[in-house]
Amino acid sequence: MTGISSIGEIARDTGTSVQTVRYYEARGLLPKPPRSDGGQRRYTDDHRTRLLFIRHAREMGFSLPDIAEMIDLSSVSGKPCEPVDRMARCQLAEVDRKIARLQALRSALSGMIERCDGEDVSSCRILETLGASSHPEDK
Amino acid sequence: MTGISSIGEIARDTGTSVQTVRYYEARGLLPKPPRSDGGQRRYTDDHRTRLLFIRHAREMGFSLPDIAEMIDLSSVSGKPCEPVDRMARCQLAEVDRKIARLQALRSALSGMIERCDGEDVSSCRILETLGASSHPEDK
DNA sequence: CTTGAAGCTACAATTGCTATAGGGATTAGG
DNA sequence: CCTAATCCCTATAGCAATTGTAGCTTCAAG
Repeated sequence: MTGISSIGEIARDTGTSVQTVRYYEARGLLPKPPRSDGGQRRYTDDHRTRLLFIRHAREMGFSLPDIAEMIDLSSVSGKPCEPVDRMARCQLAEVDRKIARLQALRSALSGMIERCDGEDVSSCRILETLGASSHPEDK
Repeated sequence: MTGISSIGEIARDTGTSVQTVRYYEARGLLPKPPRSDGGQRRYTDDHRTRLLFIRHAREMGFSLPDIAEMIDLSSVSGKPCEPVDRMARCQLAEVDRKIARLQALRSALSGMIERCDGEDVSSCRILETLGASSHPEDK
């Protein structure tokens, strides 16, 4: 198994779309693979490994520039992984901020919904809350 | 206070950028305001009210098309607010999904970080985790 | 009347893809 | 060997919701 594969195969194997694989190549995240006589991309296991790395990092929410930097850092061994650690912590902090914002949002939303009595729009608490400090009734 | 204001003024008042105000107008969310002799936009309190509504709804995470629909629904009174309620519940469910995804992400990230000993990249647990099922040491 | 801030339009860039058009390559079957 | 189905190719445009740019005009204060 594995070995040489077409773009459709590594895409399927890694849960990526074909266009996205080409997009990563264009962005310089995935090295340009050799081509068949007819000009089609032929991928090796190294490419698959790299692509999996990218996908996992994307699932962790890292941006493509961050991923590029991690790949770059990891390519020369012997360097300290402190920059990688810093990026991961930064990402964690970002995730924490997003969670906090969403939780505040969630409670505001559910409060709004609870107060809505389902009558008509002129008395809708949701619309009223969104309008805040102003009266929706004047046009 | 309030009354007639320039685009910069309502932008400042509502925590919006000037470009964004013009963008909402182009998208049809904000009605076209009258212009000064020189062609500059002159806003009334009605515009401010509308713009605040849009900003609050955006803070709640509603999309611009959703907001357009809510404005549309609320403009004719006497209609039931059930569609608004449905949109809000849908948005709440979406927020819940996002929170769940971010919490899973958070624990994966912090697990990764905890295992990292800060040595060099060749032994970095973060890079290893992202690479998963493959060995980063071969180039 | 001059100056500097603010406004105008139109268009490009952002992020990470996805979709489309208009072709060529590959492969399995007959 | 021929054909049909499926894949692949490049190039380009689109998405959401802004933000940024360039080059010009208008406004308000002194």
